[in-house]
Amino acid sequence: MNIGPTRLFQLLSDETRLRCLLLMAREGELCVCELTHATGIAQPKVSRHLALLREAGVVRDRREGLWIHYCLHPELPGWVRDVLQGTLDGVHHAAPYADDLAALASMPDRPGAPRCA
Amino acid sequence: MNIGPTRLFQLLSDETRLRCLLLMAREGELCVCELTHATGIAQPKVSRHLALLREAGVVRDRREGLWIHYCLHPELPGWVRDVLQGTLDGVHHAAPYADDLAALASMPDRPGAPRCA
DNA sequence: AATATATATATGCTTTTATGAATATAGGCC
DNA sequence: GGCCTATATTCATAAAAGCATATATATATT
Repeated sequence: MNIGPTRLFQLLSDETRLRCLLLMAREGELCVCELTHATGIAQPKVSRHLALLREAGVVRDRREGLWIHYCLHPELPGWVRDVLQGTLDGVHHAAPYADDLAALASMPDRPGAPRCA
Repeated sequence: MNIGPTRLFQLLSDETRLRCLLLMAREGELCVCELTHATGIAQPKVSRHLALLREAGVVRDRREGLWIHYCLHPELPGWVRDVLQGTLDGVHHAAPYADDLAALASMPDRPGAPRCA
């Protein structure tokens, strides 16, 4: 997990990726269908951006039957978590992040409960 | 100072800009010649990147005779300062950020003392 | 048991758009 | 006039969007 700060910020500079990451920072583990539902972004687009985050070591995936659950990587450096949490604190009341959280909360038939390390 | 998170992270994703910002986060006000000396980056490049930060409202400039001093904008939202401080805490011991701080400390004939709001 | 089908997720491919480096040039202050 | 700083132009590179399609696992069918 030796991600440098500029690379991290580059990944955070895309709205699709940031929305997904802030959802994970708040909720723990989320599957692709939850992320697409919460954001309203097309599934291939979400999947592609999650792959970038996975390749950089920012998130980790776990398969469970049909679903693939993503969460912030357990070995993420502390300062990276601090940056994400600080960002969440600063923008969770603003669009589109607030709407994403609301849409996720009201999603019917969500798959298995979060249980990320 | 209504900068959005993705725009902020886009600005932080360039190493020239991040190095200058972390120096300012640590030292307060710095003029262009101090930033070029500390980083060893060509002056036109530093200047262009500072202009981007100024246009986005992330830094503020103040002219004093020959020198133009830059500092983090006084009205920057709290969470933005938190992100910068958290990043500084996380990387100030690593290259090239540690070297920038050292080079600045050992710079001879530095202009006027920092005094940013 | 083998096959078809549905659901969830990932990946190629192409076009467009954005980003950064380098260099040259212009302006402000002593 | 001479230094320090800012801006403009050009060029090369890289990243994002969108669409179609491929893979993988589970469930239903005969």
